[in-house]
Amino acid sequence: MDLVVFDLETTGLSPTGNEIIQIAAVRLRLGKVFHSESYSTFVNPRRPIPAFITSYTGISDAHVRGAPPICSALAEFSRFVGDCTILAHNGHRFDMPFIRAACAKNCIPTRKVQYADSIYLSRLIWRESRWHGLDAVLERLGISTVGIRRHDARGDVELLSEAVLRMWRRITPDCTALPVPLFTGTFPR
DNA sequence: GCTAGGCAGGAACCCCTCCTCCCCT
Repeated sequence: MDLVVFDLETTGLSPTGNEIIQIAAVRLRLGKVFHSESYSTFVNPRRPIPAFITSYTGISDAHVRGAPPICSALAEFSRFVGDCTILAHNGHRFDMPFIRAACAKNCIPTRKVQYADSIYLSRLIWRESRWHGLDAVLERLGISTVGIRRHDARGDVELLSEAVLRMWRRITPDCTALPVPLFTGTFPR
């Protein structure tokens, strides 16, 4: 099955009060990461990026100054996704609510997509653990972050796609159906 | 190491509500 793994960087944690500033995604097919089929963009939030977010993500006002606004960024992201199932880490509680709120705030026409959350893969494999954040998952899988910029969506999506494949193979080695719940979410048309 | 919001899951309890923790930036 085709799966688009994605990650967002934002100006904070609140979908209603904060803005998306970066989107990155990569396609997974037949148990492989297709690095040639990737997508990333900065997004102009039309407001200054808080200093804490710049120090956390490395994304500054200069990075987003010439970037597309959220409407065109989401439209392009939607074309990249097509009718694939999408997946993000903690996407059920963070990324998908952010996309839904961005569509609502900007009157962007929407459609429904199927999405999964890799946190459920981690919970399935390490049932006894309380820790299922991306750092904990990467550490348990022995995936090195050396040379990869954490908290930049392009770096995080690269790490996450590798982590998803490894977890998926542990449960269903042929990577056919995803062994975690599929949700239906609001997505730009 | 601090901040923000909202959801999920567990506890206590009998059906919801409350509470706490994790997780994302």
